[in-house]
Amino acid sequence: MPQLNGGGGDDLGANDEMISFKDEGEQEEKISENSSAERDLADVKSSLVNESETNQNSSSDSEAERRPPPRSETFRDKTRESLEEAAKRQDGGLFKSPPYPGYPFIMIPDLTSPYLPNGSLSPTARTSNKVPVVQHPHHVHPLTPLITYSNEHFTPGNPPPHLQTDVDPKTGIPRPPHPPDISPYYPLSPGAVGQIPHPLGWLVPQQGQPVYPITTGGFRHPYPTALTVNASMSSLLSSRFPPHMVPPHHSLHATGIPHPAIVTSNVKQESSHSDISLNSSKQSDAKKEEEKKKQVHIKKPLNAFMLYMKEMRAKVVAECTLKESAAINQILGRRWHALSREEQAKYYELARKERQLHMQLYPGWSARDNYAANQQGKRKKRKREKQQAESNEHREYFPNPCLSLPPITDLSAPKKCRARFGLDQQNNWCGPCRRKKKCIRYIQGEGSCASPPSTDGSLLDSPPSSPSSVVPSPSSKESKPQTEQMQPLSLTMKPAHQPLHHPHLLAGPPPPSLVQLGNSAAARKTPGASSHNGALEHGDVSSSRQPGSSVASSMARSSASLCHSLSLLPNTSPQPLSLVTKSIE
DNA sequence: AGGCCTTTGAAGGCG
DNA sequence: CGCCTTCAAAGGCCT
Repeated sequence: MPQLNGGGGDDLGANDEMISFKDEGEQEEKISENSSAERDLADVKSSLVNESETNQNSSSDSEAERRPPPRSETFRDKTRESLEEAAKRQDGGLFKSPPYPGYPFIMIPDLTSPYLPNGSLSPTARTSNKVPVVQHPHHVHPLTPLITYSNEHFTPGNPPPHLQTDVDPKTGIPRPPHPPDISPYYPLSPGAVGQIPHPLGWLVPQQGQPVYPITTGGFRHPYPTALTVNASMSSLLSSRFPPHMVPPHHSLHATGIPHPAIVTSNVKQESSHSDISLNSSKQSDAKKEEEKKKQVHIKKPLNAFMLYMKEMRAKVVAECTLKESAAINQILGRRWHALSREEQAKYYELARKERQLHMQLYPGWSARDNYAANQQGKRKKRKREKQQAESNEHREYFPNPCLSLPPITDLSAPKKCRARFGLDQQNNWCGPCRRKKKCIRYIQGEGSCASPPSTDGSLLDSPPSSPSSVVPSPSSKESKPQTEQMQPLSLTMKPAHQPLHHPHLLAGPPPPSLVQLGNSAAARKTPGASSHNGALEHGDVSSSRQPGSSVASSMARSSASLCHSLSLLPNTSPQPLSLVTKSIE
């Protein structure tokens, strides 16, 4: 790859991307050069990792509110600045200010919000997916969609099983199942966790809708044991499920709010049933439930990016009028990289908490469970293996700088110890992290995350947004506060990276994302076809999974969306379309 | 009807 | 222990 060795700054742009597992060896070589940049990213993420549970107690709210990012611009390269600016303009202010003061720690659902009940607030609400919902007329937190954890659970069309009775069969309007006295918060357990208002939306009973449908059956592990159910929920469950399927009262969460992650394959069907059907065929239902309970699986907690996507998708849809998730995700992916680290930190932290909560709710759960379940049910098969291989090849062989796009996917952001200490300090990593396994420190969550003795500053301090709140474990972040200031910030390595690697692009090349977008839609249609030229292939580079060629029809489609998307993309130049068309042709 | 696409991040399995 | 794979969300598109 023609990479300009512009020095540290240059690499900065790509650091996070370069961290991909695959290239780790190389990375290490470059670490010295890139260490600063990598640290930036790592920093952001590390801050999240570092956050100890103490955080939970801290009033992050206030912190979040005053999240004025006094980030040091000095660390950014100009490219990045321009990108961000463009992003801001394009975003329509997405990045300007946190629309959600107090987020992410306080997520008090606006029970009065008309949006919550039907999930219309959710950008992706299927029932109204055509309507670009924008936002928070009622001060609803933009992340509110996140709160739903899964739209599925909140859309009238497919409420969680346990909500059946909560949905008016006729109107489809969900009715708050939980008594008003129930705390909006989701005290996980009598323990420390329960004391913390969970930042995750799904913890909060929105409109009384439990986000995590409790499907009592089907768990390989008694996940629900972590939950406690209130009387109403208990009765609800009892009514819906045979006694044996209903978790012991004590086992349910006090709020009775099931974790949204629990999903049954028949959610929609159940929603259609409603309580009415319950009366007629409880036994038959029970049998069905039993059968289906096997299909139930607990979803993985959303990672930072997923949370971000959930939040921003609606905006992107509204702005771009794009509906294809693939295209939207591309935009979001780029935006994600364009986010300031403070902003990303929010999501990382949110994701971290979500994972924590998830772990607490489902102690025995493992992502592997879903995998296995899918394997059995042959839920779906992915072709990534092949695609990845192809994409890799393309990277190698189609390095056309002019058309090449900045590799988006290649970066694997540092995680856990990796994020905290960076590759150059693997000695400080916990064993599992060294093996790219689950971070022990992180899992332990608490002070165990204490930052290593290293003073290199690899660990960046917490995002300004929540310095105090975010810094749960003094040891972790505080240990290396200086780093942040000393290290160049490069969360958005990609934008910076791209120009650096391909200077000529600066002149006005189509933003990679543009090309990607154009190709992506089209490419899909002719997955088998190989790109006509390196440009296309290279576009794939950014998204390793994108096939190269495109069809005219698809092009037309994609072009429309592309036009919209262009405005969103940073460094957008007026010419991207030509490139797209070119590739297509 | 179901899978694919697309993104990043997390995690587990395999060699 | 590095690499690979899958899954998480989402909605239009394709077979």
